[in-house]
Amino acid sequence: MTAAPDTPAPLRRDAARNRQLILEAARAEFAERGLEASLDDIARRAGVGIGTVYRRFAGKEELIEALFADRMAEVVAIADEALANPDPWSGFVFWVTRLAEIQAADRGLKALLSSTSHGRDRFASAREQIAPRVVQLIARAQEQGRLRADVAPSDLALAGYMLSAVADYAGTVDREVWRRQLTLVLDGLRARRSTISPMPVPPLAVEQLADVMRGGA
Amino acid sequence: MTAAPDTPAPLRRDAARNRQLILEAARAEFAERGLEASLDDIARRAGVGIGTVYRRFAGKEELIEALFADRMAEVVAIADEALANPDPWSGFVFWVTRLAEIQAADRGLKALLSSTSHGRDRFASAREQIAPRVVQLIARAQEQGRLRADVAPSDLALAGYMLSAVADYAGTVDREVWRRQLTLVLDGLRARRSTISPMPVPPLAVEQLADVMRGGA
DNA sequence: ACGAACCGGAGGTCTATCCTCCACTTCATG
DNA sequence: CATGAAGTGGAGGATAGACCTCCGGTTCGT
Repeated sequence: MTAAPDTPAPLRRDAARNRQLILEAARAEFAERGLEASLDDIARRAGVGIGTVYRRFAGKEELIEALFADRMAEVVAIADEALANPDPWSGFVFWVTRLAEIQAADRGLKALLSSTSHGRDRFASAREQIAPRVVQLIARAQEQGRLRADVAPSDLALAGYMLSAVADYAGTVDREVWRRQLTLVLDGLRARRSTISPMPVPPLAVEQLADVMRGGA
Repeated sequence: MTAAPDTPAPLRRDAARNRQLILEAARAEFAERGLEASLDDIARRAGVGIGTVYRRFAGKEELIEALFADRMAEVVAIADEALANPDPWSGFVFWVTRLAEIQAADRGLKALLSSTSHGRDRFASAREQIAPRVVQLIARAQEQGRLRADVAPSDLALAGYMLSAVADYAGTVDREVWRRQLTLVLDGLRARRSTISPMPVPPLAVEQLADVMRGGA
């Protein structure tokens, strides 16, 4: 009677620790291998039995929701941060860059951001918050005259997707090469320019490219 | 004794027809769904039993080889055609565009071009022919001064991959949107420019983007 | 007409997933 | 410390999908 009406009984200490281990393992596994990472692998990585995972989370769906709720909020926050930048073009570049970084670092989050069919749309609201902010970011930068006038919001979504696709593809060999493609795309997005932006990282050597191709997909 | 030493006996007419049906179905299936399309599906699409497929081809591997040998040769030919263009920049643009077109139209070919792990490398030689031609295409366009000097061959490979990734992603909703991203990338690859290149196709509407995202991945 | 070639597709084998179940262990409390 | 509720691990059931084999029956070509 002292407890709040529906506070679930607190977890036993070992259970709480295991729950944490599971979340950490899941985060790592989803980041590396995407949302189709198996619960068995997650359990193994956490050093825990599969039964333990199912005792804590109804299923994969619930685990994903528990993990990614705040990550999606983080993306919304990044859009806000971009809009807070007084220089429209800088804000725009910040957004595109940060978004690509986030997706490059986490295949699971990438899937959640570019697909509607996971997580029963516990995440729909986050996506709905992001969209208008991106529209604004684009409009501002176009009014300023630095962003080419013929790009639509959907173009930016596709550009983000494509950058994270390279990150996935080459990520095992070089975690950062995708930044070169980003540089290319950003230079393509400028309304006009007389020079090129410097490349932030060295290119893949042919040898490394062969390694990437050995890696499948 | 009249036959050549190792000419395999000619196929019966029905068998020859079925072989053709299988090849056509396989081409379509691999193009739409990539190399992991199942032989069962291919058989069904060809209107033929699975047993018939296995009577003609030892397995998936052999089917892939039979299908894609000339397609890979075609890609080599495109590189040659690009090199034959007297204007280096035009040749370069031609190559990037045609390559993206080909990969956008055929997921199987895309996989073969960007991965080493399929087909036991019956295709290694084709890839080995392509590489030096691309190096040349890049070098020529850089010497001419129209292609930015800081792009490496591997950057182009990654750019091709990433364009075909958008094509895959959005292809079910709009077969041609990827051309907008191509325009962006090409404008980013120019050494300098004062204007933008016109977009070849209209952008995806927000509604359409939602459809794309509904489609998974 | 007749035998060789060919056919379909049921079903065997594998692999990989999600998830259940329960005998056993560990924790927290009186 | 004793006790029982909470927690644990992992074998294994259920399902799914892929590859491929086999063979009774059909069709072609001579």
